[in-house]
Amino acid sequence: MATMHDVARLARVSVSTVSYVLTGTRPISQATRDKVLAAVAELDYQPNAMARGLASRRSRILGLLMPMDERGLGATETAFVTGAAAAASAGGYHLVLSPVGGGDLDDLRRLASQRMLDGVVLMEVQLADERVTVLQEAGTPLVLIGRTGDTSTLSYVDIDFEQTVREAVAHLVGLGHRSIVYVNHSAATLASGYGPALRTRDAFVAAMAGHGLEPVMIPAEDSAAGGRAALAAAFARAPELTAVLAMNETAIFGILGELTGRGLSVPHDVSVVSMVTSPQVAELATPALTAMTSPGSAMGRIAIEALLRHLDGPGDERHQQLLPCALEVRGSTAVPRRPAQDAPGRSPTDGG
Amino acid sequence: MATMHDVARLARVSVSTVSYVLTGTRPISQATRDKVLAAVAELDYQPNAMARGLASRRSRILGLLMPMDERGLGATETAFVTGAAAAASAGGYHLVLSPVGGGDLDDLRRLASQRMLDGVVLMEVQLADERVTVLQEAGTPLVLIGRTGDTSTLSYVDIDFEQTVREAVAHLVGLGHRSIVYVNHSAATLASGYGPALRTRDAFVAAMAGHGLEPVMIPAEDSAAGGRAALAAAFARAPELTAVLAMNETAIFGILGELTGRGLSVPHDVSVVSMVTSPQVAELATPALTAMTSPGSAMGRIAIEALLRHLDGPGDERHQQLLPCALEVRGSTAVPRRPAQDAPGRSPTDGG
DNA sequence: CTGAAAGCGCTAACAC
DNA sequence: GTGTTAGCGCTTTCAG
Repeated sequence: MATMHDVARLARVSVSTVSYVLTGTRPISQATRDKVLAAVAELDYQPNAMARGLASRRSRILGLLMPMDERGLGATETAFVTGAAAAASAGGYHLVLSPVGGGDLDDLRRLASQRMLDGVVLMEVQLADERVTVLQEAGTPLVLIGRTGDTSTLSYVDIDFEQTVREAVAHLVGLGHRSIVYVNHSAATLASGYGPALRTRDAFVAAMAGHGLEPVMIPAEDSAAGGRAALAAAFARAPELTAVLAMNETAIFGILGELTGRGLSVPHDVSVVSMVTSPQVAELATPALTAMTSPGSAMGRIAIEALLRHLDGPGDERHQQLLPCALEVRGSTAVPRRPAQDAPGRSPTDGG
Repeated sequence: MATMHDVARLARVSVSTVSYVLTGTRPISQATRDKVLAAVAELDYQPNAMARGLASRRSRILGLLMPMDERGLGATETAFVTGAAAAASAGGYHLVLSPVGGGDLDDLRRLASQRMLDGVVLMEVQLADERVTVLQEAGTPLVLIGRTGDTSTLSYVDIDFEQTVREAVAHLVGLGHRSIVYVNHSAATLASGYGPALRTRDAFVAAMAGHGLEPVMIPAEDSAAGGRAALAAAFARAPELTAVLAMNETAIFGILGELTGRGLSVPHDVSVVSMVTSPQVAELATPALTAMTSPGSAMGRIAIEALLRHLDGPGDERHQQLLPCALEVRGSTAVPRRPAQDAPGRSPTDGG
């Protein structure tokens, strides 16, 4: 394994000159630059990451802290990771994915204190997230995916849940649906302060109110069984429902299963829209799901770019940005077959 | 940020003593050890990873190279990652997940040459995998998940596809199924030399032959549509089929959808077994799928432990191990309703 | 525009 | 059982 010394000797220059050519931190004449690069190529020289990191106090490693629960990483998160990795690579950084679960806060503290990470992107941020505290104490530059309760001081990228819900509701209302049920995450998740669940809940209430409609909301466990139970609850609460808006990517399969089990057809009896969903998952269902597609890879890229700006710049500027999901209409939404139920017996389709 | 120097001064010992206490590389009296540890605690000292790495020529970082394609990480892979991370952590190593796709071989070469990784676990190994070559050239210790074509020289952990298929077939045959169709990955995937697809194919032929049955095999694209198409093809080839064994976790939802679409009930008309599947995915379907559950977290742990042994030991010993998937019976398999078709009109259930 | 040399914070001989 | 010290391979002053 060639060192910088070898390169310097071969090029007949000093080690510092080699270093300056490689890092570009000071002007070098074209002639010596060529000599050095030729030597680098000849020896197939690769700078030693540890030595570079020690001397420069920069590891050129960025951490992406993602929750690795039993559920696995959905296509949405994967797109996110891919976008982030590409952006990091473009900036000359490595991106390491750290599967730190909720429990190992000490592990995170160690990682941060060991100066192994120049900066960190935090996924699945809770409204009150201890990881943020730990990292701030360690002085690690930070960008969030999602938002904590107090959004004022930190940089973040998040989904624009308000607009996303508004669009989804508008799509359904535009098709003629009047009784729309919102299936959220579980009550426990809501109670734990999971931002997306809370924000979409509020947004749904607001969006429905904007159309003069009654918002019906049902929590669901993150499982197919949870989805089935939620749908049963939904029919109990709103027998006339013609559309389901589901925030719960896991429960959606249970919802579809239960619908089929009741002899109801999707989309003709009941339309279904899945929130914050990747095309891959949407295509898994039969029929393919109309969904609000999350801006996965864009979010990853933007988060990393913001982080890199923090590392270079003075660090006092924050980057705060919201991105909406895009409506992609597939086979699970249609004009309701049953007449609108808010005025039973008098709906237009009833008179034809 | 305290350095080892600070600790040494506070404890009134030399830096090397601090180092030896921390690394345990040479005996230290209980008294000085206590002094040192007290100082470490008081200063909240954390060794600098870069400095340690440079001096010891060991980063204490292990890489887990996983393919990040559009599909995302299934629960199976996630379990794997979790098991690996736990094992690495237990050994005092960090585990970084590197989402190097198939394309960025240069990226991989750079990673390896920069001495940032002490060793690497490779997921989703192809029968001919260039990454193996690159890493071997860089002299990076290596453990594979899966096997290359030539299994002789490398350490690997893989699923015992032969036994897994045998068990799955035995389960179905035991229930009374005689016409079983195997839905594999796509023809393109098979042609590309994807080990699991090839090995399970051969194992299926062998297992069916062992029962005196005819193996019918259908390729399927990795999508719900692919699953639907495959099922249609299966009925065209074997109209009497009563069971489907599916290797394709993505297509399985299409298979179920098409079955339902044809008015066939699972499991009474057609039984379905999903191969190498996580409980989470199996529970997503309605009914929940009888599946061969992959030994995800065990494989991750075993792979890392083998890698750690390589790092410490002389390095000439290989670890080669196969783990079978476990049959978990859920709601998608049952005794066939239709009589066995290999002897039409003369089957036992027919005569009753 | 280039070189010499002093570290970065730690490990691991080498002394005693 | 403990201390001294020479590096690990690079970056970055400080000189010129």
